[in-house]
Formats: sequence, C-alpha cells, structure tokens
Amino acid sequence: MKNKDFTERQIEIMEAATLRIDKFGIQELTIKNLSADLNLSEAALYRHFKSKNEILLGLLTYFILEMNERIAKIIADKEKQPSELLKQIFTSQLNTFVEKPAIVSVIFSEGIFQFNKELSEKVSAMMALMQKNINALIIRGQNDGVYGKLLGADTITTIIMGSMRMVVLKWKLSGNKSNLVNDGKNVLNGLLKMLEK
Amino acid sequence: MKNKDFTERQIEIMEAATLRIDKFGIQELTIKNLSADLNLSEAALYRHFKSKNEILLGLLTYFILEMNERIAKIIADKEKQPSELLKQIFTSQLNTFVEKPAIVSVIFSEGIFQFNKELSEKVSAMMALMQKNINALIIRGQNDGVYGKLLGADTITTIIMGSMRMVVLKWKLSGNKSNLVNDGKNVLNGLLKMLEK
DNA sequence: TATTTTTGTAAGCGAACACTCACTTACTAT
DNA sequence: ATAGTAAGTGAGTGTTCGCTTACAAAAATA
Repeated sequence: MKNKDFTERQIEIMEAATLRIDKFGIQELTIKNLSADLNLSEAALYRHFKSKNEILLGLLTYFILEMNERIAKIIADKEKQPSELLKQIFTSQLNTFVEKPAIVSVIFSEGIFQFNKELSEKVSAMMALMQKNINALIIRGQNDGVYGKLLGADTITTIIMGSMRMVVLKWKLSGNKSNLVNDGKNVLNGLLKMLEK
Repeated sequence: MKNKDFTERQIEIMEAATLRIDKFGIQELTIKNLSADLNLSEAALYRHFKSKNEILLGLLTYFILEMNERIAKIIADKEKQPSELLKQIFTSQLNTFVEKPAIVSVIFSEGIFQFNKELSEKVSAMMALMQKNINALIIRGQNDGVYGKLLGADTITTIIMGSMRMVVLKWKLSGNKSNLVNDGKNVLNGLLKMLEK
C-alpha cells in the first residue's frame, strides 16, 4: 500500500502539509509556506501535485485507505462480541491519533471544507464509513440480545460517535496533554455498560 | 439589549454577514461580497466596523449575549428536575440554531479561528460555559439520586455534549434538511432514560 | 442660515494568493 | 556520446484580499 498510489516525494509533501495544518491551522497552509518547509521552490510542488487541492485530497485519501484497512482487519473476526470489536476499533483509532496527531486537525476541519465539493465529500465518506461499521455492530448486538432495544441503532451510533469525537476534541483543546486512549476507553466502557444492562 | 451595543446599520451588516455565511460558507464572506449584498461601497463598511474581524467578533458577541440570557433564564428555576432543565436548554439551543443556521457555521468552525486569538477564545469560552452548566446539573441529579453514579459527572457531560454536537454536525452535513430539534430530542431523551436507569 | 458630524463614494494601495513559464540540472537508458 | 526524462528553479502572471485616502453629499446641530 505504501508506494502504490503515491511517490516518496508526494508522501513527504503530504506529511509536511499535515504537520503545518496541525501546528498553524489550515489557512497557514499556502504553497509558499509549504515549499519553504520543504526547502523547495513553489514551482517544484507543482511537479508532484497539480494543485493545492490535490495535496489536501491526497492527504485525506491516504488516511482513509489506511483507516479502511485497519478497521476491516478488526471487524473481520466474526467470533468476537460487538462490544469487544467496538473497543478494538476505537482503541486502534485513538492510538493512530496519538501517533499522528496532525491528522486530527485535518479531519476536524470539515467545517472548512463544507463548500469545497471534493474535499467535503471525502470527509463525509470517511464519517459515513465509520458510522456504517458501528451501526452494523450495534444492530448485531441488539439482535443477539446483548444491547437493549430501548434506543434505535442509529441513535446509539450517534451517541457513540459523538462522544468519541468529543473526547478527541477535548484532547486537542488540552494541547494533546490529556490521555486520549484512556479517556476514550473510559467513555466507551461507560456507554457500553449502560447499553448492555 | 437590542440596541445597547450596536447601531442599526451595524446590525444590518451583521445580519447580511450571517446570511452570507449560511448560504456560501465563511470563506465567501469578503468585504467586497458583503458590501455588494448591502448595496454599499466597500469603504462604507469601514464607517461601521473598524475591520472585518470586528464584524465576526460582533456576531459572536451578539450571539453569546443572547445565549447567556436564554440559558440563565432556564436554569434559574430551582424547582425543576435536572432532566427537565437539560431538555429545555437543548431544545432552546437547537431552536436557535434552526432560526439562525449561520451561527452554527461560525461556532462549529473553531479550526478556522485557530489563528485568531480573539475569535477562538470567544468560541472556547462559549463551550466552557455550556459544559459548566451541564456538569452542575448532572452533579445535582446524582446527589438527588436521579442519576446513577456508575459514570462520573465529567464523563456524562462529555457524552451529552458530544452527542448533541454530533446531531448538529449531521444536520449541517445534511444541508439543514434533517429535523434538528426532533433528532436532538430523541438522542437526549434516550441518554437521560439510560442515565435515570 | 451656518457649521459640524455622519455617512457615503471612487480610486487605488501593498500584500498575498495559486499557479505558469522558460529554462537548467542530474540521472538513466540506448 | 546522445537523447530522453524526472525534478528542480527564478521570475513572473493575473487576481483577490483587507483596508486607506481624498473628497462629497446629506443630516443633524447651532
């Protein structure tokens, strides 16, 4: 997967872009700044991406590919209970965030992309995928009688995803000081306890 | 409150800005566009606000003032149960969003203001206030024995705020097509049912 | 009526933006 | 050695941005 879709230089550029967004915000991602970060001329960037938009698009594509693989691997295990799988999915996701905190800034900027069709569609697609996976697990859990049917699966999915996003947001606002993985585990375990009862 | 801090022209300008953000996104809010909307010259705007930033700041200040009053009025009723108050707070909040959808774009884009100290502080302060109010109600409910102590008050607050934010985000991504107030009520009622156990 | 204040405008400023172009260098395959 | 290609650069392009200036009309005040 590593070099199938992107050249080494492209990956270098995307990583520099991610870092810059994380540090200074997305409006500080300009071709001028980015090329300076890489010690390249502005024109050089256009040898590797045909536009600035393509850089952002590549960034998201790259992360989504990796995320897909990671999550697909987890839910492939049909033996495991939904709760166990949910815990694994979010542990995996939060660990990825801790390892690459910059990507969080990009994912959480969907508001900025709202009016850019291509970009907003990427972000939406990623959220939809996550939602689909979680929803399927909740339904499975409800059919198996592990979770109550007091709340609809969609509502439960909204609650879980919203809660986890809020944990990530708080982590970000704390300057990545809080313990993201632990806090996430606590919230998810609490939610599952309530659901399972 | 209405005309204490802003002139009529200033309110006209802020409302035009609100409308524009709602329709085309915050990056389409330029002095050129805004003045065209108002059939004014660009320079004329600077007779009423000293900078574009001041317009956004005014917008937020205006909303926060209104929100403070609205929520203070609700939680002033010490007779009511925490759950009842929470329902009222969020119903009030979501209704305001439906009436003035543009403010959501501003509030939910803390990423955009990351570079601007004044604006990001305004947004953060607003979130902190909301959090404080909800947390206090949860603690009261736990002490009264209405809510279980299985989960800590902070965790519950995170879950509630995260879930409600997710409902708003989904509404935004749906192009304001989904029924925000209903969806919000469903999620909150579900959560409270689980908490009240 | 005379004067001051408020509210407006046309024109344009410097800076920043994404992006292009003509050209050079380094490496590879023939 | 020669030709082709990938990867780089300096010097721009046109456009847009927020904002300022010099001046004028209108409105309020004296």
